[in-house]
Amino acid sequence: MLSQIAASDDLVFFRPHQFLVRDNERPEALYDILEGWACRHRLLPDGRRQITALYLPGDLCDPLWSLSPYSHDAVVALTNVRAVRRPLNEAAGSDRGKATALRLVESVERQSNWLVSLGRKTAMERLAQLLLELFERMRRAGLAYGQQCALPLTQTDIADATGLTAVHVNRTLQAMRAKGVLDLHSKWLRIPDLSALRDLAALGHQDSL
Amino acid sequence: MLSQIAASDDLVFFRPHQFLVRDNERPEALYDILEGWACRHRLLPDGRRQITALYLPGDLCDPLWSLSPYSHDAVVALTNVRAVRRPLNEAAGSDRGKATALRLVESVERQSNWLVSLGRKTAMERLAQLLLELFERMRRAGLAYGQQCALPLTQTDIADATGLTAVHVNRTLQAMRAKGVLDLHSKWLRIPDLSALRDLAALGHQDSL
DNA sequence: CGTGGCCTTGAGTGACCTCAAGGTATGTGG
DNA sequence: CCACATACCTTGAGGTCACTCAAGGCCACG
Repeated sequence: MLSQIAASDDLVFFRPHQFLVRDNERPEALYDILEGWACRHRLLPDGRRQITALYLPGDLCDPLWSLSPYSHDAVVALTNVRAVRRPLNEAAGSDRGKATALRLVESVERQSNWLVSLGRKTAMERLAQLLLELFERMRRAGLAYGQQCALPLTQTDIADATGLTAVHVNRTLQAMRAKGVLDLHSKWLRIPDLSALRDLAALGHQDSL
Repeated sequence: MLSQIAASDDLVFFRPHQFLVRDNERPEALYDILEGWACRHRLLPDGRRQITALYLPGDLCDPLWSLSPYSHDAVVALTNVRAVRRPLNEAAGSDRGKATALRLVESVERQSNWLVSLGRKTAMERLAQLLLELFERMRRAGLAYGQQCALPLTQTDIADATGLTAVHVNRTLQAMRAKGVLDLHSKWLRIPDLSALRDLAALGHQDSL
């Protein structure tokens, strides 16, 4: 089929640390992530780094570009990434446009959750919330196995997403492991007690992740 | 004109602490803020509060509702608010729909800035960034006078927006006043040295606020 | 086998928090 | 015009969570 051929022509690959987009640039396309993880982040002049979004398999990078094809932040592959390029200008009324709008809503709501986390939660609550969110997303993508899933982030990445230092992430993860709510080891996440982890995350009124 | 009459029929008022929308509810309309300030926030079970957005005169509350008429967070008036109700379902292709899309992009980008602020900046940097952002927005709304503008937030509100405590906001504002970069007093903001304030905010690659 | 990335651990520090009291401003009712 | 209440701001003393700096261990990879 023609559309199949076109799709495979638009298949692209990225290596870890390779940019999907640099900061203050127009992205070339929307990327449908088929495999691998990427993140959007910003660097401060003195080297401090904040990750502002994570892209997992099944995610669209980035829904906002459908409204304004410009990125203030850089987007970088964290692992090997396989993706499909999609045109920036989708008809707003089309089925595809509507689907993109829904993804945009999701990603904005996730950003709000992160704001609450960074502004008002303790280190353990932030980690519980983040890992819970990522686990749920992996599950929805069909990539969780029971209470486990892959989690190919370094502790430094986790620190930059949660606004902590890598050292403190390390110690806090150990404490959570000692409590028996969570085990993150060599890029693999295990959640023995999901409801205990939910309690730890101090979710508030946030119904879904 | 008919449209004028319809517009004034849809004029609404809110008092301080009055809800424009409660959490996990469908808002009744989009609100075009004519006068006054409001905020979107979330409460954690133990009372911690994080403000996730501020709405100023000229702002639309909230652009995201045009894509999904549902609010996870509550929106509350901080002062007396005068606003115009606008229908939730705008045609995506219409001029008004396009304008709303642009406002949505702006508000999402501001959220990213806040993420960086909450995740990686010191108390003084966060305050510098927030007050700078609010000043620029007031200026764009035509509500700044030279280097001054109204700023009807309590120190507690500022604390809940920046992820600090009210006590620490108080002390940090005093320190900034002592440095001569900023003077916030009885709901009035004065910025003697704008470029010094910009430096303090550690903006990074963020070109606009 | 060396090298670089990542994880782990320890010791010391500091930015920000908590608790508590007092001060100031504004509005309300008598 | 005064008494009172309420909300907000200010200051002090003490505590703690998370940070910084530094060193060592464990890989995977060339």
